[in-house]
Amino acid sequence: MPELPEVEVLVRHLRPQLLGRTVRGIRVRRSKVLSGTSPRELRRRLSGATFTSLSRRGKFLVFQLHGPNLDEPFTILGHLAMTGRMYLQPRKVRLPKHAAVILNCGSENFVFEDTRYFGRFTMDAAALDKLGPEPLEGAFTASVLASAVRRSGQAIKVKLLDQKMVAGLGNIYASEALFLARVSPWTPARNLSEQEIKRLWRALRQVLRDAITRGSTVPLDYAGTEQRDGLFYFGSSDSTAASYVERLRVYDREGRACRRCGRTIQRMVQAARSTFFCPGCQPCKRALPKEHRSA
DNA sequence: CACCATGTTCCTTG
DNA sequence: CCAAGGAACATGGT
Repeated sequence: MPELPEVEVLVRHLRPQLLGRTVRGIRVRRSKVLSGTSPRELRRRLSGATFTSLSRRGKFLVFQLHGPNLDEPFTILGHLAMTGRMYLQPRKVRLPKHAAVILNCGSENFVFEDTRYFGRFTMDAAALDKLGPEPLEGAFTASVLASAVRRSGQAIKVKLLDQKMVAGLGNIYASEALFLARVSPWTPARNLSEQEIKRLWRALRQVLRDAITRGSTVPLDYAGTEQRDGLFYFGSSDSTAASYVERLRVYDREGRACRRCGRTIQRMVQAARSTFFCPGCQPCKRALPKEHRSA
């Protein structure tokens, strides 16, 4: 489910429910989702601890807590990877099949479930130091993007997935942003013109902001395991999800007509990941004017 | 059975 | 050290 916008929407949704709550018990059903910590350490730190803040950095959820005596504040990071979800549900509601970690928060359980178990809970806050700038913050200017881009010959699509370059983009919004910016996914990063960098900078921010706005208008209902929130399932069949899909301009639209120019959207593979693009709107500007030989 | 999947990390090869 | 490509992780959908 998660790229930056989805994590942002989730954080805003969870924050008021979680702050001030105290953890009364913890169950780790799949210790593989813990990294840099053990079930025992997690239990020791979390038992009796209270949530004091929740924020987002890149695709990480940043939970701050403090122990029972207002002492030793500490941080836990959550990452949802491909299929992770986090929500509160009444304790009497049955836990989902792939619940990985459950925090007893009194009348409710805070559930971290992940069908593929690629997601993580970690106590190693240093993971955040490896991230590049937050694309929606003021410090991320077009010239910051320009200098990041100049140092690489990698295809720009691949570079956008590099969390050290900009934090929070994933496979969907990387394709979407390049389409909006009318930049070919194959352009070597350092070959982007000033204009293209500027367009890409604006497109990145627009695409992410848009998705957050749209996401936050969708009612989230995590109350029961059988109920879906309808927000992050662009491939599913319910109408909420369908309307979400329609917002995507190129992602998962192979073979369909470009909404802008009518050409057929293409899918190709870069770095073992699908890239979607419109050959009309994002032409590959390869060779500069080849000299014509007069012979 | 085949292939695909919103992410990250590790490994090899050059 | 960097870049590129691939596999791995584990499960489910089509």
